[in-house]
Amino acid sequence: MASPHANPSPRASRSNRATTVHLRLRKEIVSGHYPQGSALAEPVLAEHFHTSRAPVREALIALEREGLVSFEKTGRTRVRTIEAKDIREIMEARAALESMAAGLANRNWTAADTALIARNIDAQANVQSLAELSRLDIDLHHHVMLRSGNTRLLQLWEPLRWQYEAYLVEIFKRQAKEDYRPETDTIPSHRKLLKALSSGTPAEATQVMMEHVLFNMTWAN
Amino acid sequence: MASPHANPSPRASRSNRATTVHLRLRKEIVSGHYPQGSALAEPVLAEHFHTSRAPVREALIALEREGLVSFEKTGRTRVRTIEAKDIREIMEARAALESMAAGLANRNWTAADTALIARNIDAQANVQSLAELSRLDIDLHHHVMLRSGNTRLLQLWEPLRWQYEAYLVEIFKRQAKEDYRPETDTIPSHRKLLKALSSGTPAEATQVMMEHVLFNMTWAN
DNA sequence: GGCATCAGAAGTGTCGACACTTTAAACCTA
DNA sequence: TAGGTTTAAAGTGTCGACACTTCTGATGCC
Repeated sequence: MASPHANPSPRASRSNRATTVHLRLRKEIVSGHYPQGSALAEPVLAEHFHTSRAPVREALIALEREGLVSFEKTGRTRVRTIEAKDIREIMEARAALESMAAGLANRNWTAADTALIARNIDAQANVQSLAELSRLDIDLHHHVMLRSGNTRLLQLWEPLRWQYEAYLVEIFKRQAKEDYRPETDTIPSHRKLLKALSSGTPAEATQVMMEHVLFNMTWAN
Repeated sequence: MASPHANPSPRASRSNRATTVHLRLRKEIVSGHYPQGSALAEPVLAEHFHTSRAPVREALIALEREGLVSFEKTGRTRVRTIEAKDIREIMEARAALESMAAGLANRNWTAADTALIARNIDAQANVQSLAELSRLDIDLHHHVMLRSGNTRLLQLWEPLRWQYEAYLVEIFKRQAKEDYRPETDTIPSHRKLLKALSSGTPAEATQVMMEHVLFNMTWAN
């Protein structure tokens, strides 16, 4: 920490420390480290991350736009609470973006993609917890967004992903319902999706993804 | 300007000056005041807005997330260039969000909405320029996003709106093609959309909106 | 003239400081 | 003891400063 104004050296696209704080704080929030609605004070976070308030402020702005944190009229920052009614919004928005992405990904789909997703679905059968299952699920959906080839779809989708993850962690904490049955529903649904992506028409992929996400909404709720 | 650290007084949700700079700078960028790709230096902007660099920095972060500005590896900020290939992405994302929103708005639709949009379409017939026509067009689509009742759809849509507007202003500047024929295409298409929103099924509204936006993509391109 | 070199100007990343606001706690007072 | 009031602590918004990096254009060399 040498001199007070030391070491801005390795210049990465817009602020090193702010990005670090952003990613680390996001991980902490999504993983449920801070209870929903708890206050996030800049000086406290600054000390926690061994930095000054400036990078913390930048990180908070980014997190606010990701929907993980909200600013009050007084300027205070709190971890955003995500309730059942928010999940409806999130899943509708996911359905919109992901169904479009599925149609686009269908055109770019290769055998390598099929193999990757097939492995993912196989892993879902051997899963030990709901948390592990949802991680695989999100990975799968993330891959479809990537393969759509539309960077804006992916960018818009990302905040929804974090909000969804934060919500899942929350309900897993509240009700440790480990009565998961991946084989009864999730896995067949994903197999159907993979088939539409790999060997269906774009319109079919779109349709299957739309139904898949909207069905998950009723489940998550 | 009294003392150096004066007047943070009327506290609005997270920084007054930063919000002001954000909105004003966005307007300037969207209206084509800064050429695409031109550099935005924090000290220069700070002087322009009679403030220090801190609020300017916050505004730039927000604009980056809106896709109007981009940060280089060196930390420099430039007005983002939006080319034809970006428009494909933007319109696909718009189609995804707006078609979903149309289906939802259909359920909430009232006679007041119909009257408002009908007036908008009538105004399109008496328009004097392409710029005026696109303003009405964006207003119309914005209203559908609002009436979807899904705040996240609206939030995700907003950046696309600004990017689209910036693109339109740019091509209007390049080619002053005032050979617009609203009656031949835009207006009938909007009337069909209104009918689906007001008296069709949600699925129909979704479908009509999807086709409407994707058709506009080929036109804008 | 064309091209490398190298000062100086301009710009970014981060820090600590301070005015003012909001929150929390201590302290009365009935 | 409950409720209001005052006071201290904590927090936010903004500023200017400074180390370091990147850009720019003037200079010198071939």
